[in-house]
Amino acid sequence: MTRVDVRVEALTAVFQVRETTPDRPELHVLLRRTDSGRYGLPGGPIVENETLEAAAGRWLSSQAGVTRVAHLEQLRVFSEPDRVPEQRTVAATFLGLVRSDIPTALLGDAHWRSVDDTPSESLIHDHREIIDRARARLAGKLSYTNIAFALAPSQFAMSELAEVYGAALGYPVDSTNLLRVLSRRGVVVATGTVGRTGRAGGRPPALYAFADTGLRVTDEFAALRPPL
Amino acid sequence: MTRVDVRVEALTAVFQVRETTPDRPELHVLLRRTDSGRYGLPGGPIVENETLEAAAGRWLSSQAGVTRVAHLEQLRVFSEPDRVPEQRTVAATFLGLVRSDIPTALLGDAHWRSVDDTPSESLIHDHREIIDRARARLAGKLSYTNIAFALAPSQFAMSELAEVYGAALGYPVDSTNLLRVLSRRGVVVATGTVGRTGRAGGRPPALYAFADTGLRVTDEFAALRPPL
DNA sequence: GCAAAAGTGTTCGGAATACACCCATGA
DNA sequence: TCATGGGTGTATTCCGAACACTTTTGC
Repeated sequence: MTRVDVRVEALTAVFQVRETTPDRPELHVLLRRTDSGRYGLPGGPIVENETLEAAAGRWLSSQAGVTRVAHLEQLRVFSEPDRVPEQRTVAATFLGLVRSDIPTALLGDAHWRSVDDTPSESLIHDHREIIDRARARLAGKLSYTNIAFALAPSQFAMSELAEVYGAALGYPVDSTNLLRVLSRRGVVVATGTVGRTGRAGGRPPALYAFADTGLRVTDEFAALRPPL
Repeated sequence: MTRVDVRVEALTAVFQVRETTPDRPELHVLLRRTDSGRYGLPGGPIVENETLEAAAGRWLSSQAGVTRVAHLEQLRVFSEPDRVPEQRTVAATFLGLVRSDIPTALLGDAHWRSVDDTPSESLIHDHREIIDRARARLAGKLSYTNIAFALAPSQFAMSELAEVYGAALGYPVDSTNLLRVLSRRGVVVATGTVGRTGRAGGRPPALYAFADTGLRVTDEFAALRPPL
């Protein structure tokens, strides 16, 4: 029962919706190659006088060159004594989101990888579980918050936004109903401007934007609502 | 930028719905008197080879004598460098729930206090914020999970359960609709037994129980449901 | 029988999905 | 003018809240 010297590190699963080859965009996660040859999330120990959030941002910047994170939130702490064999390490894990219109010039061994085809065996420690939890958190919050502001570009056609939602959730989302849901809740507003029609022709889309630039809960209680 | 010796502690906001004076039960939180004369949540540093969850439970037992916690979940980590003046302390905070039919023989300076009349000034550090977050988490999960299994007694009349929900949420809940909502979702089931009528007369109530003894998400997506 | 509490049925409104149909553009 | 995609309108369905009414007990 002696006090222990614990290493405290921040680990972040950063997501961005990125165009892959031809058709639909996919949700990608930021990974870096480790000394072992396998892949891991960016992160590392905290230093004096910084919060865990600051440490998460610092490691993202220094290891991957990613600085423009639109949203960062805590997931949970992993404290199993043997989660990292070498030394007792407590990891505070984060979900980070980067807007799809932000170009990322990645450093060295960092790269984006589609979440859906990242095999578990190629990931170190419990990083697969962290990625899964991050995605589950994101999927949940897409339903009852405006968290998509941190994934979508600053202006967008509703069909683009529906693709962003689809990539994050893993199933198709109808842009017609998405507009209605998000409009009623005051999450998105029309900018008044109009986009360009695609190469295949078609009516030019109206452009929308998110009303807020920070996380806001838009539908707190699905059931058991307080009386008026 | 030197590595720091960080103290890692677990802090737990334990809630129980308790009968106060006459009428409605209220949500209470477990506090202990500190050396400073003010009050704080139970908790303390982790030791070797234990997880944060284990540490939370150990401190609850040793400081307050509370061992029968039906549900324990992480809230978030507080890592502001100056949150505790004396030494750099990172706190992992937890929400703990004790069923209302569990008698608690508290140790020493531990006691239950109604959440609603615990003045902020009487609490140390950021413990008020921790309690508030714990309650917000509880309120949210009452709507979309079966988390009330950890607050309610093992068998109950629906009117009792409605009082438990009311105490936790802070507003009255109609037992009629509560039964419908929880039945459809398979959260509660009828036991077939019947309770005793109250001292004021009235029809004896059917008794119900929770179907599960662990947390289960019952209504994951309010909006943006996946297609069939 | 009367009061009190539990349980049942009904109505209402809101919200989300699905889908048909109309609109605007480029080639 | 036709194909292509965006936008609008409508029907359906489901779910939760409110509330009236019925049932079952104790006194």
